[in-house]
Amino acid sequence: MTGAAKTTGTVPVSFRLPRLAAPLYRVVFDQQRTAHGHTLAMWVAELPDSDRRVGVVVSKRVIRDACDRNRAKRLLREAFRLSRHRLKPGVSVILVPRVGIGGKTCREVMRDFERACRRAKIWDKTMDGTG
RNA sequence: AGAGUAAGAAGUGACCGGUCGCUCCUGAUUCGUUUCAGGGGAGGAAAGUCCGGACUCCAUAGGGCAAGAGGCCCGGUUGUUAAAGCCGGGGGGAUGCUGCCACAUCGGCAUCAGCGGAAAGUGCCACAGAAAACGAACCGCCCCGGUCAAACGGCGGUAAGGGUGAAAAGGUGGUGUAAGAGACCACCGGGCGUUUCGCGUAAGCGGCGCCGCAUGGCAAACCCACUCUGGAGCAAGGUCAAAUAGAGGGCCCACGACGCUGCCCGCGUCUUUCCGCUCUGACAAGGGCGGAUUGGGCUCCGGGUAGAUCGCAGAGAUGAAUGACCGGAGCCACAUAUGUGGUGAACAGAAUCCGGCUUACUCACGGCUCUCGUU
RNA sequence: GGAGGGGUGUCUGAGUGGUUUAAAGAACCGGUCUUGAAAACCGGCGUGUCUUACGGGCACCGGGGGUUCGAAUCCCUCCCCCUCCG
Repeated sequence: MTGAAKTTGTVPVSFRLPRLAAPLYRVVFDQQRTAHGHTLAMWVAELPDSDRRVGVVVSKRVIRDACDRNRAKRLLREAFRLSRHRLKPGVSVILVPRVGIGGKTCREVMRDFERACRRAKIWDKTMDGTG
């Protein structure tokens, strides 16, 4: 638990959350490399000219209320921000929340995101020892 | 201090500090969209879109019709051309309970509202009932005719009684009568008038006078009178403005003609020129029709699409910003000097802005009731 | 964000104040016909609740409230669905 807090501190101050450009969404979806957790679904692709970018898609059909949609979107962004340094360089992901994200905390979403990344084999295991 | 209730009254607020992160603004800084510093950053409902306004464009001399909306009076508030809404007070009603033996009705209490007009007109009032509205006769009662007596009959009288209905033509008592009836009388109720009767700012109430007083309900049916309203909406609208196509102006090249020359090249000028058919005509020349050539490049102008930007804000985007973690107040539960655990909220997330209404809903303060203690 | 239209049995759907018998069709069930089926014809057929049952009563037209003697219908409010506007 405290270890997670330390690794958070190692994120560079200049870190910024980049976003995927519009045509890249279709490129990533067409590759069909997916990984599912209880709270999210993830599309993975390795794109040139971009390093570890994220896109978040929240459908009104999955989450009805606008407030819960905002909550889910922010949780996925935060989970990605705090875990970005553990991803393999060069990959980009699109995150889509699932119904199970309702009522979950940030830690639970982060753990679920990590499991999905390991399954997609984009998790950098060389830093496991620090956790 | 404790407990509880209720209107889900009206009202106020949505805790503080630190670290990381996001968005916008300002000022420095940087090759830069980088970096640094400072500052702003969801709600009471942001919702539903039920009303109104600001604002924008369109329309518009003036007036009327149509259509839509509103509803007692006074004051205040937000807002305003004016209304609506909300708050307080008042008036007159409706419904329920209750009191008077009962009825019309009246008194008391509680609740409610969307409170102009039903003799301006039209329409409707199913079923039942004789009758549901330019004042009604089914039964009954009375009278007359008829008969021994009945039955029966009357373009007869009668609204007291029965019966129907949501609603039946003022109520009670008496006089009166063939029987009855506001036909007449007393009381109650009602209608009309009261510009100069009194009280009240007013709605209205009381008094007085007149009327025996037939003329029901529905206007959230059409409607009448009064008051108000032009239409559409930020996806309104303004500005800038690719590419493609088209239109126009200018320039250059090519083509053609003419000239500088006898020819070519070159230069200059003009721009439609050339061919076929046909008409006028001796020819030249001119007119008409058809076809070919009017190819390429550059540039300008107009309109305006994609797009951008403004509109747009002391939050503010257009692939759409408010999050995470730690700690402390606060709250809850358990044992209880204190500690542990949980929670740190419910409803819910701005998209031009503001006000009202409606709906969803948590906690604290405030408000009400009860109990205990102290002064 | 703004503008407009709609909601009636299982389905499609009429009904614009009056026991509306909540029409009609489809679907479903039963019967006639057929060796059997289809088609045709005849009859039945919404849900909930009360009632021992048969028979029947009451309520329900998206939810709630109001106007009226009486509401699917008129009025207010909420919920849901659909269409259009760059």
